Amino acid sequence: MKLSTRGDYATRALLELSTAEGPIALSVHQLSDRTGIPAKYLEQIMMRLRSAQVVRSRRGVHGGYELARRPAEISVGEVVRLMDGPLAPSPCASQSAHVPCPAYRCPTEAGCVLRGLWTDVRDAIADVLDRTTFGELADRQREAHRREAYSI
Amino acid sequence: MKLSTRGDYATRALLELSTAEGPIALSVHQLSDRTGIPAKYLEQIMMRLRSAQVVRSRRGVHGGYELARRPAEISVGEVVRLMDGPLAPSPCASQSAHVPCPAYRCPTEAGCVLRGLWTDVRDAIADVLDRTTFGELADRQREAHRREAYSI
DNA sequence: ATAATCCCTACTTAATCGCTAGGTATTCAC
DNA sequence: GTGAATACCTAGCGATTAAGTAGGGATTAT
Repeated sequence: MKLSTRGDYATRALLELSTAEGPIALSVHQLSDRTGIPAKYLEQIMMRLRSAQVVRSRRGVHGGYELARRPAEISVGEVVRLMDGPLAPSPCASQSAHVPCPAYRCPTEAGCVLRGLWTDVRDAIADVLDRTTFGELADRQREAHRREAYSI
Repeated sequence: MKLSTRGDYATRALLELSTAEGPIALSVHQLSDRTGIPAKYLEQIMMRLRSAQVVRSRRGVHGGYELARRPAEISVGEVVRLMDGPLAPSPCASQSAHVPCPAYRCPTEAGCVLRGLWTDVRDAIADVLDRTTFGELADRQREAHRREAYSI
């Protein structure tokens, strides 16, 4: 049930954008420096996020990427699905890309107990990821930094 | 967050064994016929399940595989981990195979908000899969068949 | 002896992952 | 208007993994 590095990197980069100050866009170079993600690879990831309208870009000398919406309006689930495809362990349990089981695998689609199980797993994952936004994560991170600063 | 076909096949085969009648072992050939799983591939999967002591085997003419424990004592989580590795999306969130994040990815291991999130996901998945046993699945399947028979 | 079975290892083919390379187009500063 | 910094785009590449296939050896009931 692994997350790819693409999914991992995308969430890291977006969290970075979510905690960045001011309206200035961050370049791939800057994002790469701050996160340690290989720049050219990150570039491709950012392009994908852009075509999904999660971020928007500005070209040229002071160009870069910024969030296309407020952090609270971008869920982790959306991003993970963009990078890694459906959350469900099996296509037959996917909401976003449902594929009915071939007959021999799931004799009765409705009564297939495995499908029911994978659906439960999908729902459990979606419950966490769709309800967590980058606004929430940014808040948690700021909170963690504050605690660290005061060394509580 | 896909399950491999190995994981899928293993659960199907074990469910078949869990609902099988009597103390007779089922051969790979029979299991393959009933589930549609390629026989030689299934053979390898059964060998893995055997070395993990989930099933046990008998060789020779009336040989085959049977569960090594009662269905209620085999959880889906155990089987999925055997076939697909840890349930956690990220190694840093795994219980069974924890790997600390390299410094640049998770500056403060404890306060890394992404690690916290992946841990929540892992827990959600484990909650479903570790609490569901093949005994439970077998019951659900019998129930479904019963309903079908009486066409409710 | 024979046939059915499990046991084991090796191979294969295709896809995917995790990048790297290298060009084009755009924008800003000077 | 030139140069540097950036985003945009496509191609390729090496390693790994997935999903099997192949084939032979060991064991057991008949």
